[in-house]
This record gives sequence, C-alpha cells and structure tokens, in this order.
Amino acid sequence: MEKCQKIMELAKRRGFFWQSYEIYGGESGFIDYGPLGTLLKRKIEQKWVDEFVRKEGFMLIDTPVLAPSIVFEASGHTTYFTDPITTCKKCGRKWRADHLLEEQAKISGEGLSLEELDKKIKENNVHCPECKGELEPPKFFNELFKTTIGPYSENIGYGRPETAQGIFSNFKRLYELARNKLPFGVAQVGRCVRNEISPRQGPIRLRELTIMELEFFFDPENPRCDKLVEVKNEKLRILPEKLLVEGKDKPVEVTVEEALKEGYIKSEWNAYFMVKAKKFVESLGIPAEKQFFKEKLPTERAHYSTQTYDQLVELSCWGAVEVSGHAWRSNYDLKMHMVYSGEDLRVYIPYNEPKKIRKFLVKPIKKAFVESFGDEALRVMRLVNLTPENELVNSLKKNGHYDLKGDGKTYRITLNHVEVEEVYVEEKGKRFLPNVVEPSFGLDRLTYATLEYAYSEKDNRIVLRLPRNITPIEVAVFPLMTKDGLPEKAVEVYRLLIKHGFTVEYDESGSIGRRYARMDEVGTPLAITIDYQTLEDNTVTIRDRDSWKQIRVKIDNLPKTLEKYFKENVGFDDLGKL
RNA sequence: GCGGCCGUGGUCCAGCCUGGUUAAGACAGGGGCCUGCCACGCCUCUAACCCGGGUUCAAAUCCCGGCGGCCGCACCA
Repeated sequence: MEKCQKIMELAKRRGFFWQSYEIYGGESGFIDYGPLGTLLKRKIEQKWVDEFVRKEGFMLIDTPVLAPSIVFEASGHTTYFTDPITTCKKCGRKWRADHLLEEQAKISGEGLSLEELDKKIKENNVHCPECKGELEPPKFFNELFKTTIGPYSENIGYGRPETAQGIFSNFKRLYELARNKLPFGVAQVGRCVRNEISPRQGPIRLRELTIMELEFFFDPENPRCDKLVEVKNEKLRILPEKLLVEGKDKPVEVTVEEALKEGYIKSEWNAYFMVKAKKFVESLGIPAEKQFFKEKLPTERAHYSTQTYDQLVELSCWGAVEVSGHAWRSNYDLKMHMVYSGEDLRVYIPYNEPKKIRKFLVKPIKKAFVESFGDEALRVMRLVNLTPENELVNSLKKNGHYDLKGDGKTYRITLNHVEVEEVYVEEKGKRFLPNVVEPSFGLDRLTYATLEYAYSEKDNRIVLRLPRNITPIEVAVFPLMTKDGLPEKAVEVYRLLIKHGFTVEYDESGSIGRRYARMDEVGTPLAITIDYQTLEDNTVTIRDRDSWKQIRVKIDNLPKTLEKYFKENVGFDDLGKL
C-alpha cells in the first residue's frame, strides 16, 4: 500500500481527518479534522505564530472571511481570478478562450468581453487544438466564492482566497500601531475559500483551507535586511527561473549569500523568510533534503507578484507539493486599495534636512478624464497621481502620450488629460507606498506532510514519530494491572499532570503492550506506568515512544521532569540523570 | 468537465462475472475472565452492501442516473 493510503487509513481510524459530509456522500474539496487532527493542526499553527510573529516581534490580527466585492475588485481577484473558458463540443475538453485566440489567430484576447471573444473565435475559425471540434461560446470561470451580504441581492460579497487583503485594507491603522515605523510585519492565520474546478488529492487540494501568512512592509529605497547576517551562510535548495529556462529541473544548493549575489532571489527579506520557512518545516520533522524552493515563471505568477518562490516538499503519492509561497508583492496591493478607496495609504518619512528640488507638478483635468474613461475616471486619476512625475512627463514630451498600466488594463494618457507645471519646492520628507514581501503557508498541507514524515512502522505496528512539541497527546498514564490499588494511584498521577497543564490520556483497558501501541500510533511521546514498585517508593516508569526505553522517576519530580522534556527539549536519556 | 478504474461494519477486505439461507473474515472497539511492561490468550457483544430509479417472484450482485474516491487530460493567482 502507498504511504498516503496508510496515512488516510490512520487519519480516518484514529480521528485526524476525514472527508466532510460523509453521510450525504461527501463533498469534494472539504475535510473535517477529528479530535487528534484538530490538536495537531493547532499545535503547528501555534509553532508558526511563535516563529513568525512572537520571535520576530510582529503583529497578529484576525479579520473576516467575507468581504464586500470592492475589496476583491481592488485587489484584482475579480479580474485575475477569472478566466474565459470554452468547451469543445466534440470532445468536451476545456480551454482558455483567450489563449486559443492568441495561438491560432494571433489576436490578443486580453480584456475582451465574452461576446467579443465568441465573435473572434467564430470569425477566425478557431477550433479545438486536440480534436479540431467546434467550440462552445466562452464562459467566465472565477474561483472566488460569491455570496450576498445581508438581504440585498445587489450587495455582492466574496469569501477571501487569501488572508492578505484583510491586512492590506487595514494598513493605515496597522502602520499607526507600528508607531509609524518601517519595516514591520503583520500576520494572519485563517480560513480561506477557493472554488477549485476539480479538487483531488485529499487534504492537498481543498476548497476551504487554512492559510498562515505574513505581510512584511518595508521601504523600497531601503530594502536591506538587517537580519541577513544571521542567515547568509545558510544553505537553500533552490530552482530559480534562470536555471528553469535553461531546461534544468533539479534544484541547486547555494548559500543565501550566493543566491542573492547570483540574482536568484531579488529581495533580501524574501531570502530571510525563505530560510525561516525551511527551518520551520524542518522543525515539523521534514528534513531539509526533502524540501526545495522553485521560482514561478512569469506566466505562472500571480497578478500582484514581482517574484515568487514556492517551497515544495516531497510527498509519497503526489510528488513535490507546494507548502508555502514567498511572493514579492511590490506595492501592488496598497496601490490598488489606494486607487479604489481614495484613502492615502502612503507613509511619510521626514528627511534630516529639507531638500530643495525641481519637479513636475501634474494636475489632472477632470473633464478630460471623464470623457476618456467614463466610470473609471476617478480611479485613473488616482493612478496618475501615483505615477512618478518624471516618468509620466518624459513620456508625454517624447511620445505625446503615456501608457498607464493598472487594474488589468492600459490607459492612454495624453497631453489633453493633464496640466504640467515645473516647480521648485522644498520637500521635508518623502511620501511613498511600502513594498511587501509575503511568506504564505498552507496549514492543511503542512499538517498532512507532517503526518507523512512522522509515519513509521516497527514490529508490524505504526509509530508516529511526531516532534514532541506538536503531538496531540503529550503523556499517557497507565496502571500496570487493574487491581491492587494501581488504577487509583494512576488516576492520582493523571490528575497531577492535568493540573500542571499537560495534555494527558488515562487508559487501563487491555494489556499494557496494547496501550503502548495505541499511544505510539498517535505519536504520544511519553507513557507513564504505575506498577507495584510505585506503591512501595512512589516512583513511576516513563517509557519513550521511539526507543521503548524506560526510566524511573519520583512522582514528586514528574511535573518538573516533563517540563524539561517538553519545554527545554532535554533528551529522553538525559531525563533519567536529573 | 472528459476517459479509465473503484465504492460492503470504525478500518482493511471476501462475495458481484453465473441474482436466491442469518453477507464471510481479519483488525479495531465495548463488557468479562486472565495478565508483574510492548497489539498475549479465552468467552462475549456491538457493527456494513454510497444514494435514487429500473429489470425481476427475488438485487450487494444486472441496467440507468446521481454523489464520492483514485489516476490521466484540463485547471490550479
């Protein structure tokens, strides 16, 4: 049996996870976490927050799953999360309508409406590339989950496909809470929904998933990472675009310093977080040599991304699977939220000395914008305001126009739209949009991968070798026999450990071996047994999940000993020497 | 969505081709006996044919549709 099947079997049987709505036949793309899975998932989340928030001094927030449509219009998701799809009438295959048009008719399908696409497909005799069949009129498929908010059917809302927009839309307030200083980081862990066309692969491709992400804001003119010294000699297994286009498909191992020098990684902060990601995934029991980072090619990249690396982990049945993404989002999101909301999201940093400079003052002429861009006039004007003046004016002087790219379109700005004045001003500081680097982790995938790497078999039984600080149950307590006062003593020990905050399970059923085996199977690292010697000298045995070795400890010392094991990471063998 | 394979107690599976007793087995689980440290043994109990139609005197079995799973194609910011 494949390892993934064994994991699925174990997950169902022992209550880690299973398919949702089973009694109604199930629904693809949704899973339920059972008692143990819920504990495991939460512990991995806590570990992530500890690493990416607490240790870094960043902030953690919690925003709604649902948002009014304008949020995702601004973020670009309503546009870029949508693809025109056409179906072949003969063979049923689905194709990107705009791609077919470009390939077969050499016409750009970008920004065309469905009717226009359909018309051009028919005019140019575009057909199914596979079977030459006739094509159906294209339809939009959008992966956003749509809903209405409140009783008004025109009040459209969407489920978030990422938690990031909840951070970007709060930027003003968060910057204030960061006491108006860059850089700073804001993290969020939460449920997201994506209406996948055809989810497969159990817990790997879900329609509802939990994402852990960090948005790190920094000054693009000061992009140096001050923590780089800590990681510059760390090794990364990396497959950058440069090598991908050469046809290479095996990652190379380089130090962070080399990766930056070679230009493989464009942002120092991205490199820093990639190292953290590698170490974090390693701490879940997934060895570094089973991970690598692969750069996304420009055609695969998200609309907001300047550079993206995926962190992949080798899994038994599904090959290398993405568990985190490391995107350099430039200022895309803040810029678009600024354009859509009209709020000034720029930060202001004063100069030490005021600077006298010569610059162009660009004044948009409202009437001309309305005439050219109709409903979009306001947003286009805001985009113009965010365009570097020199770039705009130089192009206007040279070409008579400036092609303003934004919001999925290109707007042609001409000399009719603006008044340009050259002025001398004294500037006391700079006003700009911060850049963003985003490490983003799929918690469900990590939970699954953790289970897969913990899985082992010993003497025909399953032992989950989970790292000790993420196991659902920390300690088991067993009486050796169910007589002679042993269960009573064991319950006492159980209560003692519960009182000290440990997650403990008491079990007196069946043979002692069977109870050990049951706990091994769910990864419980320590089992305490109360035997006849306990009644004499108040000591108990502690048994190690991985070695099956035992040590003997006084009950009075038990909480302290366990503390050393779980919090201070003292090795099992050394516990006996305390 | 298309094509291939598949769906039986909590789990893993036999039975289906060739329709017909109380749907077999293993593991897990509950209760009991036993048990001085690794799924011990014995007794006992609980527990299943994905859903809906059709054919038939009779359907887990044959047919149709749906749902779900795996693989391939497509999709996957």
